[in-house]
Amino acid sequence: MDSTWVDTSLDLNLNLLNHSSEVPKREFKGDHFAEFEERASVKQENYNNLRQQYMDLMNKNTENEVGISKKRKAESEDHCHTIGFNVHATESSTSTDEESCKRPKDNNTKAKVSRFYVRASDSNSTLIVKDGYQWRKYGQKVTRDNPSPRAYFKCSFAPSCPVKKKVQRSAEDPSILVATYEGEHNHPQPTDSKAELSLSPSHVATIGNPIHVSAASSMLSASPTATLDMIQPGFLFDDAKKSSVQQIEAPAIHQILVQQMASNLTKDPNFTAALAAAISGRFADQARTQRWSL
DNA sequence: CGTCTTTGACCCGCGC
DNA sequence: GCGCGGGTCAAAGACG
Repeated sequence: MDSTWVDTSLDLNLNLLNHSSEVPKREFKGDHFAEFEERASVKQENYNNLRQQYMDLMNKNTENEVGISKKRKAESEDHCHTIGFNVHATESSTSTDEESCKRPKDNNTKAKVSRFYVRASDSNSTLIVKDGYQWRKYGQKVTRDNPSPRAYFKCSFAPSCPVKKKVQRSAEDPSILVATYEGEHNHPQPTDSKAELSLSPSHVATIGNPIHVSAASSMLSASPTATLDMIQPGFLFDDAKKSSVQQIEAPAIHQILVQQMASNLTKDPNFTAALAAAISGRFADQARTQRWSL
């Protein structure tokens, strides 16, 4: 699928209102809240439309992919799943097929393969993607189709936990890390998720931004990405949602959702205008009340 | 001293 | 059979 860079700048976070409704609603009264709700519903509708388009694209793409590659391991697509709006990833699938599903000897493990996009700053040269699990790096290699090295990680609970992770900067956009997970964790997150989810500056910056449904932008760190996946039921392929990162704890998810929502709200000029009007209106009311009480 | 990272060597599958 | 390229191993060094 080489046609589509679906950059809609869709603000998916507004969908969060369905899930953590108690946060913003109390902040508004009367018309402002009605206006806010109306705006949210419009965006929700946009989101639904876009989601439909996305699913169509993905369907088309899978049809195309069937006949694409006579390259290696063509048989392996069956259990390969690409997660996270990566129209881009499927676009480049002809050149990156080899990285997604490995040797046939690995096939007997039926490891699920998931791919995440993580925005990282250019200055951050490390290939570390914090996702709440502990990883042990066991190799690094420069691949032919990408000048940046690819790092190989095993779950530190190995060999009891068979999960592997590969991290490489995107060839198209070095600010994006592509993390490919193979397998599922058979243990809970070993670390305090709050600590892990206090993300690096690059992650924070990513969380603060609207989530673009596009190849270029795709996603947060693996953990927040999974978070979003889970709160948008049906948005991704169902079996893909069974990926390992589903084990992230709910309180941390909630925290991130709240942060994202707050961030997106503050970046919406309409919202800030409405908020300013509400505040100034309240000040005016207070002033009036004080005048009358004197 | 134990753990983790680095990195060159090696293994193995695939295409020619 | 050979070469290429991705994936893994394991020794050595770094670090706390």
